[in-house]
Amino acid sequence: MKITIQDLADHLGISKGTVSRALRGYADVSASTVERVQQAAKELGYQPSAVAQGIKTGLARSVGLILLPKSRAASRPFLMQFINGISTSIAKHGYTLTVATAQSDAEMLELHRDLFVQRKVDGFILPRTMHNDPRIQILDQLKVPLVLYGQTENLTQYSWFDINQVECFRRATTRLLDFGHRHLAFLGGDAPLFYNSLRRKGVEFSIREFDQEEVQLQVFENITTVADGLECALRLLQSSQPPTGFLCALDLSALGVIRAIKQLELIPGEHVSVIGYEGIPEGEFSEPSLTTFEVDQYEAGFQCGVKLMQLIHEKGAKVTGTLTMAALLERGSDGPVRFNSSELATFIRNRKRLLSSHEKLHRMTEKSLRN
Amino acid sequence: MKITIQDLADHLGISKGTVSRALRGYADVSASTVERVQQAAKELGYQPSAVAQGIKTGLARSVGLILLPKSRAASRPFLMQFINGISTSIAKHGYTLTVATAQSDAEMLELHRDLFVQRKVDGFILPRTMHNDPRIQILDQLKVPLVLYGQTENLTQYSWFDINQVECFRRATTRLLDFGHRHLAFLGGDAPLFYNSLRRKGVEFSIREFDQEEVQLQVFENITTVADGLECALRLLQSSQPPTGFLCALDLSALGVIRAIKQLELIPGEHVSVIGYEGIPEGEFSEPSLTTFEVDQYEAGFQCGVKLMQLIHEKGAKVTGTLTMAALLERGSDGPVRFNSSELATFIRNRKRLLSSHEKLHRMTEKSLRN
DNA sequence: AAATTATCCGAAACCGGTTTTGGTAATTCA
DNA sequence: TGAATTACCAAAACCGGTTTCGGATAATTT
Repeated sequence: MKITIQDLADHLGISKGTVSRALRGYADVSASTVERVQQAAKELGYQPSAVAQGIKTGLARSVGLILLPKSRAASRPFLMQFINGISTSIAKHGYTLTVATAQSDAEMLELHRDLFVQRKVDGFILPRTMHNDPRIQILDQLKVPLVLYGQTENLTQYSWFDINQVECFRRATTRLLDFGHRHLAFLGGDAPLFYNSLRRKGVEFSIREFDQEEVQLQVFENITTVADGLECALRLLQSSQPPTGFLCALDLSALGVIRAIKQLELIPGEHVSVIGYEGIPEGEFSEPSLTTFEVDQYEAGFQCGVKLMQLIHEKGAKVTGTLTMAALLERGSDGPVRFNSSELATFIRNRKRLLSSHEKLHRMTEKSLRN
Repeated sequence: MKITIQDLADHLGISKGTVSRALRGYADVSASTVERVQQAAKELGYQPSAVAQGIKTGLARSVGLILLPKSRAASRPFLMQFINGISTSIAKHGYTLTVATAQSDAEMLELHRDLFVQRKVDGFILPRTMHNDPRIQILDQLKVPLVLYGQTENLTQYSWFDINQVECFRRATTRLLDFGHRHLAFLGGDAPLFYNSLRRKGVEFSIREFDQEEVQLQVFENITTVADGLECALRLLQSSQPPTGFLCALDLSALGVIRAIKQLELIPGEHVSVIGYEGIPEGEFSEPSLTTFEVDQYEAGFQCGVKLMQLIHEKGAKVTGTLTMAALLERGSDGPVRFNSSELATFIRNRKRLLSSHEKLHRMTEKSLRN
């Protein structure tokens, strides 16, 4: 049933060594023989066993991507396109993607080591880089080729790809400042992850460029879900000095903020502005739609794959870092400031007081329409 | 650097065959030797190369999952948990998951064949089964172990796992009928996929059980996105005989229907009922939240993995099929009928006529509140 | 025409494991 | 006590490829 190189050699009446050399493109095989071998291989449907090849070459022709599904909320949206990008770029080299999931941080580290030691993968792509990422420390000892999706400390030693998130958040912040907002809140994401400090840095850069004295900034961390964003924004907006502009490290939390704004009967994009980051599909369907930075996750995966292939195949290949921009999607959740912070606070207080009468009026309207 | 079985044998002063037999648990190795070998393996950090093992055993210790990212909308939400489930169950057998992506149907078929012929995977999990699924036809010839996630024709020949979608949609439909709805619409998903006919069948079963004559059912297909659902529902609701209940094969289209209902200034769950299927996270945050069936994708992946491991490891293992239920999440998007179809049509027409005056009134309300 | 060089291919070693075979020493049985 | 097992392990074959080595033949050069 299964056809081996020996079968092919017997069929052609030549040695298996010659068949192998013909297929691998060695110079010491005549053109006519190469032709015959290729022809026969196609006819008989021969394809060398990757397993058998790997034993001599030492390569598994696979790259690893290990996920921690407990951090589901944050990794879900970006995953599919990222995987697609990796897979597409490494497929050109006959590589496949090995995806494994770990249930804990410790298991994740073990998995990285084991998968490489067992030669199931030739290298790793590490998404969601952390401060002093422990994965890097383990893999470094084993001299495993790796590419970071994201940045971290000692960046000159590794290949990496990332979006210029500092610049994205600098632009987002400057945009709100230009809109006239002076009371801002930054809702950060997972604190241990490196991206978080970068996004925050962008906000702070922008404010420093502008006029530090004039601007009020409140900073929060670990706001990673819609629920987190909702809760945080509700609290802030009902405080005595509510922010009029929200900069959210994650679209999910931005959607929560929008929800909070609406819950207080305010209009997102008019009374309060919100900008997110990532470009998840939900943002497009939110009301109003979410102003955010659209990250090309396919491209990110693709570039990570390319870099890893270089590291694995080109001996003496130098590590490289790449920084690209994400596109700002100017949608409906932000706009010129309408109230300053104090006015907004008053407005919200009055709103609340008048809520019952408003509802009464609304019900009357409803009734009159129905008849 | 890299330690092989020969290194370990030399270190212990025994033959590599004995080391291998000791680690594989053969009976003809003394307990003391087994102990010594295991101890030394742990100390030296020896782990056998999966590649080298594979050449003799013929197994790659990996299962394949090939995705078609162009069908992104439908496959995105379920993916992560599904992968996690597969990965977790096969990890018990030392297996990993090889994920590849194809850009076209043709490429997808090739990939299935090639990955198996090259022995990069020992079997496949096939999600999103189609009518007369071409993947099955190809893999069947090569006698590839495979497990379907979903059903198809000639089901006794393969192992498969699925949710009882017929029953889900029977229940959903009966629920709407019990609520008093008599004009229903079924918005089907991807027509070539097998699930679509199952979900439709469930709707039809329920109606037949009830009283065929009394119920009006409109059926549509290929409504797979929010935009599709929005457009379809807008059209239907503005027709002369609008459905008062929508049964949606996919949560995404159900979210679109909700959007359409709101766009017509109607209240989802009161004026018009909507039930979805799948349990995507967006449904929880929709306003109102979406009544739907929550599919446990982790469990689905886990069971598919278990079945595939059986097929690969237990010689003469019989194929098995498993059908489970999804839980109905009773949320806010459905409820007792308020208007029948004709009344609803009239109501929508009047709404539209009065919309301008309503808006005027609303603006007045706003203004009075602001002052 | 002889010597040299290219061309091409078969044979064999090798990769890192697994599995079979066979032999020796220690036990058990008659 | 001698024969038959049993327990244990070394050696070798094997898996399906790749790569090295060396030899035969053909083509070139001197």
